[in-house]
Amino acid sequence: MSNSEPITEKPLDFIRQIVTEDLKTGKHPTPVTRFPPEPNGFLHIGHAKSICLNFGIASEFNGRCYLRFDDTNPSKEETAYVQAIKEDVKWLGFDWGDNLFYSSDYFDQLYDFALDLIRRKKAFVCDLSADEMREYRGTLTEPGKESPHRNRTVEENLELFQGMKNGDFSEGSHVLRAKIDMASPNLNMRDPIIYRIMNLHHHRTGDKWCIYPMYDYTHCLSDAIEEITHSLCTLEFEDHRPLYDWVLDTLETPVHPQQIEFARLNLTYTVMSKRKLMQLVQDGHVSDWDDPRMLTVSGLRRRGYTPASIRDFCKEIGIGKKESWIDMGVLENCVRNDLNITAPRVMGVLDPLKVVITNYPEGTVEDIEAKNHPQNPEMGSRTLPFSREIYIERTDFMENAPKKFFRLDIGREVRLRYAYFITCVSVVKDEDSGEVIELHCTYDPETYGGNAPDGRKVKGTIHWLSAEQAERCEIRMYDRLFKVENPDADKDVNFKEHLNPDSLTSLNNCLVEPSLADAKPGTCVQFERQGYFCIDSRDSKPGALVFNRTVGLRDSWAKRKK
RNA sequence: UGGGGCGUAGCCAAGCGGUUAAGGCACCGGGUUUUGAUCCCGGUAUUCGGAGGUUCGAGUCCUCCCGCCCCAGCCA
Repeated sequence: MSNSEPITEKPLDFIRQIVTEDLKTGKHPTPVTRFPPEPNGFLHIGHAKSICLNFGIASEFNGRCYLRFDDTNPSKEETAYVQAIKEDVKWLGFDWGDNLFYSSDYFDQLYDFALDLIRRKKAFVCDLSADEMREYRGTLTEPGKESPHRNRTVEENLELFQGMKNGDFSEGSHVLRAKIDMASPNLNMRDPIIYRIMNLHHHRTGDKWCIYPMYDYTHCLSDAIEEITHSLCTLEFEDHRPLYDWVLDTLETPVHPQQIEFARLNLTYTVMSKRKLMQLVQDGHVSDWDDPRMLTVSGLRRRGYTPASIRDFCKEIGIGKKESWIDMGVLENCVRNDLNITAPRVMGVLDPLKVVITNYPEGTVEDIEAKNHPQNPEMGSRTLPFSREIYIERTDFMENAPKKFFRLDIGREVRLRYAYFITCVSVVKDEDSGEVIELHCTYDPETYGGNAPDGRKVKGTIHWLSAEQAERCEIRMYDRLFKVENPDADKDVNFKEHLNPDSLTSLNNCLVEPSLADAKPGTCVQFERQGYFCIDSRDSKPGALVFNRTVGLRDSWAKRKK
């Protein structure tokens, strides 16, 4: 096959194009990237996009990707978050090897660089208050004014900065500022603050410091110290790039990494910012950061999403500079695709309706063989008990059903998956409410295994569970957290006004097959004809199983009914 | 009214001056099916925010216009 077309691969995004070019021209022998979260909260699906990008590039181009905690603000950071973030990155399938770093690792070097900046007359200690600073900064359209302290001598600055470091001054009384240009149209260049006084305990450096460097100053230097080649961040940092470059151009550093910005992820029917996710937790709208409705990595994990499905999603949505809104359906599609291949099939009844098979012998239990995955024989089979009394899904019966309803009605015949054909003969109703409480059916013994020797066909195949042996359980059904695509769209309406009151429905009378009784938390299965479910890792216990519905199967019947 | 970005289908997204504008999701048909699932086949932009211009040739280059996003933390 000499003329065969190459297999079409996903085209390279603009960042990978830059990396490819830099490797080709020999600018770098190999790429070095980093994922730099601040340990002040849990990772969400937006972080996953960045993780897949940074670690993805490293592995695709034979480079390295470091995990760096950007911990320059002790007021918000905690060790617990560090641990959770490490777990999440690992769970997503990425490995930083020995390359675990903290911005706080560089506090000494950063301080020395600051001294250097002062000596080069490129930084000064400023005594302006926060309010004064704001006034002096100017506005978007008007230039700022220079600080009265801008022209202090090197010696004076050195002395004051050391005083800041030594704890001689109170919080807010002094800051160290870069001396750039108060008239710059880019506000970030108007003598930005690079060190502030904070009398706070740091989760790693303890009480060693009472001054802490700001992001803009720290990030570029950390990148340079680690000899990062491509420093990838989100679009809102575009305006910070001139400052990033200014610091590295002004100081002598081993390398000058290239900052490249890409669009952050927006998903419909959810919110993404840590601040808002935090509010949902604090106000009790969700149980915790790992509530299965949360788009946090831990929430997705608990919900039953697989690492592969999240990686696939990140690959699918691509990397660009356009602010985009990805439909939730794309994420859901990615789990379905993965779970369709990997999840064993089992029977689960969400809303049980009893069926008595009147011509089936009492006291008999027979074994029915069921495939664990019809498309993959290697996954083997299991045995299901079958008996006179079974449960089926309530929605699989309808009185006076329309012709297109392929399930049960009086006089209609369906197949019980892997078992027998049954025909509904009569209905038992509650005398007061009129509610259907039981079905009486007959079965055809000739149809064992699900085929009729006479060749007759049935339109519908339904799932079922033997009444005696079925395992009772709780199933939690989830819907999108918000009722509208973009809960943040309207500035006058708080996003919480758009919460979906029905985002969680707990079903307490569900049944699953006995084979699941000993399954481990986190186990993902497909309940045939229903969807994908996983055993909850927090609340499920032997004898009191709790399942989370990860996502439903596509349902063209439900769609038709609308 | 300053600066920095971005506009290709309902949602993403390829396209890098030269055949009929990739692909995915969604949607609509049809086939297979012991899951109304999966799978398979087919359909869906005479047109790239708009208007001019350059060119034999423009989604790609130029000009102007329009729309959207980000920036005035001692947060990251």
